[in-house]
Amino acid sequence: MPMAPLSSRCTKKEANRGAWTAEEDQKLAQVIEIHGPKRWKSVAAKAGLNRCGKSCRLRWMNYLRPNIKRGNISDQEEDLILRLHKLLGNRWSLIAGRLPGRTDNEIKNYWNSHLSKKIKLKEKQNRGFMVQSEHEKTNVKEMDHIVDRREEGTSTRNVDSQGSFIGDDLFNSSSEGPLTLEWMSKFLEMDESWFELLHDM
DNA sequence: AATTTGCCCAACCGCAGACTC
DNA sequence: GGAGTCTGCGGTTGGGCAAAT
Repeated sequence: MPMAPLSSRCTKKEANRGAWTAEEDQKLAQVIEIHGPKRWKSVAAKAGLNRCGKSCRLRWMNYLRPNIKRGNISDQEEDLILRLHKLLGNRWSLIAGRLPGRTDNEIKNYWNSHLSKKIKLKEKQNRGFMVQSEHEKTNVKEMDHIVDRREEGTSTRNVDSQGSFIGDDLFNSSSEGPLTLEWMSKFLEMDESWFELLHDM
């Protein structure tokens, strides 16, 4: 196995690991307030933290950043996560970009601990009850095919496919203003017309 | 009361693209 | 253009806690 680039590992000897202390948080926040959330290696050094830059970035992004929403995921948010995941697959950062105040890590954790189980359960139930006409079956197959094509594009980054088009262009939070949960929910209600549209392409 | 089990979530790891020199 | 470094992402791990035994 090839060695990872130096920057991807916290190689500093005796670097602090594990949970952050309140004091470390404070130091990090102070430095970021002055210098901004960039050049994480130097942020770590300036803050006098015995942490690698990567660790500082993660702490900032997932915990210290302003406007982080803490606490339970609402039903509306959950519904949005489900819909977005259906469209985007495991592209947590894109999904998080549409949920104000939520982090990719939080959504990923929520998905893994709650929603993936819910979905498996639902699938099991559906398998028991679903009796479809041939016509309906064909439609489902077609939909699956389209979703697969999207997800192929989402499984690797920077793939020039429809999936990537949808994920990167339509859901790129950096290229748009903030959207409300209501707006996203309404947008996603257009799922079916989306599928039809894509299928015709 | 002590131990085991299962869950949640913060943090770490490795990879890949972007950036810099 | 290429090597080295930085940044961001998704997958995974492990510590802490509560519930169950």
